[in-house]
Amino acid sequence: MPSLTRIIERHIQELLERNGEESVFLSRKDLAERFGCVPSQINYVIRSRFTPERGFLVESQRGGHGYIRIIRLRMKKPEERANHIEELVGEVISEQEIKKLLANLQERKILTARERLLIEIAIRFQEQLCREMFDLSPFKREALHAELLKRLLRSIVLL
Amino acid sequence: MPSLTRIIERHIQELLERNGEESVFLSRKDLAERFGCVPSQINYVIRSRFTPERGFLVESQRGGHGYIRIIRLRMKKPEERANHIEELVGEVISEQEIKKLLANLQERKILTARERLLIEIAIRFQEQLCREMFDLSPFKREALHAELLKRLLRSIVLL
DNA sequence: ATGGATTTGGTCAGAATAAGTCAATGTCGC
DNA sequence: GCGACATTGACTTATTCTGACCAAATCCAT
Repeated sequence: MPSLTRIIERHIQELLERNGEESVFLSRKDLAERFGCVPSQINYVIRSRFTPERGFLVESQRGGHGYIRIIRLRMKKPEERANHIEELVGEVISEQEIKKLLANLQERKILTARERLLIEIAIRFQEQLCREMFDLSPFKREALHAELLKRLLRSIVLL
Repeated sequence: MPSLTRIIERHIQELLERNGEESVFLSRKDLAERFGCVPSQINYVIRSRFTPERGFLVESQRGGHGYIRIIRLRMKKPEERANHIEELVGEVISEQEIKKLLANLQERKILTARERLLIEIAIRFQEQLCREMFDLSPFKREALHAELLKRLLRSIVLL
């Protein structure tokens, strides 16, 4: 059974999907009522799902006629996507973060499942090598992962 | 008598088989209860059986409504399988040979251009690492290339 | 025009839940 | 008895959901 958060997330995504809108206006209060939850749950959904990392911007306004607006960013130029990925990966990245990042990129159709699999294997192999053969510190390993991951993603995102 | 790990592995595979599902959602807690073991046993089963090298992707989430999702990747066209990866690659392989092999696989539509690029970059990065950071002999480097290449190709080509 | 009432949304911390890690230990085939 | 594979449990980390309290925009009576 999916979590409430998941359900609300999907609902918002459907609204965005509809007509390929680039943004939606939501009422926190109404949403909370509709899904039978406390209003701050909506903030949680937004904070955890509609982040800049996932390609969204959020605006809001309080008071009468208040709203929450969710904007989906479209990165059309390959160079933009490459920079975006550069930021996402950073200088150092844990395997947990890598897995989440790859799942997310697949969700966004930036990667296919097969490409994701290849990347996971390449990273795992490097991890094994650096740990067992060269006895590198966790920090160095994570730095090398970040470097490899950036090169891999950059190359195919630019294609 | 088969080990518990095998039994649980079979169970998960059956769930995947059912209706040819591409993925299953599991509850670690429930599985452990059902098979009368400690929850971390499930992690062991997954770590040892449902690896990317065997064509599986695993996603998971902790906390409330947590889950473990196992995704099985499959080739669309079984006739396009490239067997004999072992012989093609061998124990040692030069970058020249790798390039030729990959070009050939792409020609035969077994790899996409993007997948080929990923593999080339992974190999090149490893080459650089082994040469500049660890000063490995050419022979050792070629042996590691062969190992990485086999893992990558086996997973994606033999699904 | 103004200021209090009303209407919204924001923040934060805590409880409950569930998965991950790791190292110690056990088991089985050779 | 050794080595690989399997099992266990103590400890760690992450996610969801809620509610009390805060902040801002608008409304409206004067």
